[in-house]
Amino acid sequence: MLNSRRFWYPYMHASTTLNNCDSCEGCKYNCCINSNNCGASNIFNGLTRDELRSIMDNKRQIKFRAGETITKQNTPLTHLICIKSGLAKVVSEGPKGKNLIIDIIKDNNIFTGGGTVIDDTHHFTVAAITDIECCFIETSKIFTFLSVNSTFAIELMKLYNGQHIKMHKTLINLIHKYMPGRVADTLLFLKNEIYDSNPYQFILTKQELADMSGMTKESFIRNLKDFEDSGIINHSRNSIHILKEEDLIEISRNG
Amino acid sequence: MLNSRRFWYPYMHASTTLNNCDSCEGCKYNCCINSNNCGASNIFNGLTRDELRSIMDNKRQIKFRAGETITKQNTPLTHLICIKSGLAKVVSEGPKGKNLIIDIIKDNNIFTGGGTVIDDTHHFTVAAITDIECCFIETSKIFTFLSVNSTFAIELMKLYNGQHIKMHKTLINLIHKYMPGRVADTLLFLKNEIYDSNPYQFILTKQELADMSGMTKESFIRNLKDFEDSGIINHSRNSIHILKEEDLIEISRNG
DNA sequence: AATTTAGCATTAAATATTTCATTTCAGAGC
DNA sequence: GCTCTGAAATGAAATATTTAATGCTAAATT
Repeated sequence: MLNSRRFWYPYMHASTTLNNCDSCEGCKYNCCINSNNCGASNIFNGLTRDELRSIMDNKRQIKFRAGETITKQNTPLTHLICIKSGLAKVVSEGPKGKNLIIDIIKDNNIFTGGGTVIDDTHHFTVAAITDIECCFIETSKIFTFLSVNSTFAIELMKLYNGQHIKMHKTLINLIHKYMPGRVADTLLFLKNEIYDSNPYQFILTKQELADMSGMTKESFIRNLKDFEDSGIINHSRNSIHILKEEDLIEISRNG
Repeated sequence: MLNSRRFWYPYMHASTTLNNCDSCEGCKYNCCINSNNCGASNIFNGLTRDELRSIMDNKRQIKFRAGETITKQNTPLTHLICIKSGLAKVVSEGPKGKNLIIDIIKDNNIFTGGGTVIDDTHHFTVAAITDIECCFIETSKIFTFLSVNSTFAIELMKLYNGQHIKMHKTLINLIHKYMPGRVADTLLFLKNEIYDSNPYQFILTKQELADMSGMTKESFIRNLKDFEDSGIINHSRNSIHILKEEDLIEISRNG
């Protein structure tokens, strides 16, 4: 499932027309600097010019094809990942092959893995949804700056804290709400956080939308149909149009 | 529910025989210093003697009666809380009065509220299960040291990181597993993390155990009975004896 | 153009979980 | 000792959710 290739989606072809960052000096140095996460300011702002250069000189730029696994759950965590372009999913793989998509990472976001400071372990699998261009930055490199640069330490703490709150909100939503509320959450999340338009075309499969909502794809589709029957949304194979956003928000709120 | 008083439990009478820390100089300065969380080293270790004194001089020692609310979800977060003695529950209050107990805090543990650095908001309600003696430490005080003391910043980051992993593990368990697995998790958590003995007597109500396991009390009791019928545990009104721990761990693992 | 394939949609049956109603029980207060 | 009360235990019914089975559709391959 995670390894399925989906080369036929228009969006994917678009994303393969990326500049090759290796060839451009300015781009090479700046791509991570534009990263931000969860509304927190960029962690690299706290670094001195020399520290920044040291990190940028050391980072590796890597491309992934849609469907590829970027990091695998339970493997050692050695690098932070800056997503420069494309879309990735953060997946918690359960015991019985049950996947839960915790988060979708857009371009200009940083993925840190969760237990960076404590246990150096990836608690999630990250997989490319579209083709991806990203940078790998050594955590050991990052940590050498922590003890000499408090501003940077605080920025990093903010980043972690923001990720923590975000993930926590997601998980609490999943636990507290019944299916319609969870589906509403997913639809609103895609509109507001990922595609920022209405209607929006999505590249995710219905299985993935279901994995984001903590249910089977059948259940997800059934709820989607119920929303359509109630005139709250229109949907086709790969697009969603939210017609009565107020109602959807209300459903999300009531769980 | 959260405000129910339970004065009749023996454990509670025991916990009311605390030393009054206000009267003892050594105790006044040291109670938080012994705190540790999630296996991380104590955050106060990173402070200089003067910094530590400054925090300790400023902290407030407060007692709560069993059942009292210590902090309320969605209120402004201004203080860290060091639990000195007693047991508290960290509750996420859902929309329809559905409570989920995220964690149980023992003595010598620190509660930070989650969004400390970012949004200064309590994301949980913390309520006293037994009588509690704790210290309130201003977060603003803490943060003044962050920018001048990197060691302290790293220690604090470790604390947050540890809490993050712990909570994340809890929530993932709740989402990925069916009821028997979740009940098994709760029973093992109480044995290993809270009471550290087998059999153990617990002060929590069955409703609270159910809230820890993300299900109704009826479902929890029914699962408990199933375990008893299978000879995996013995249980009475307020004690649990795990007979076949291997089996319980297996149930927990398979979800 | 025909074939293949992966994902989509829908249904019925099976299972998991909650809700509701009722009874039992143990400790608190008199 | 008796009564009262809130929690614990239990069973039946209602609901939520998953599983399994099937046909459909659109895009990719040949």
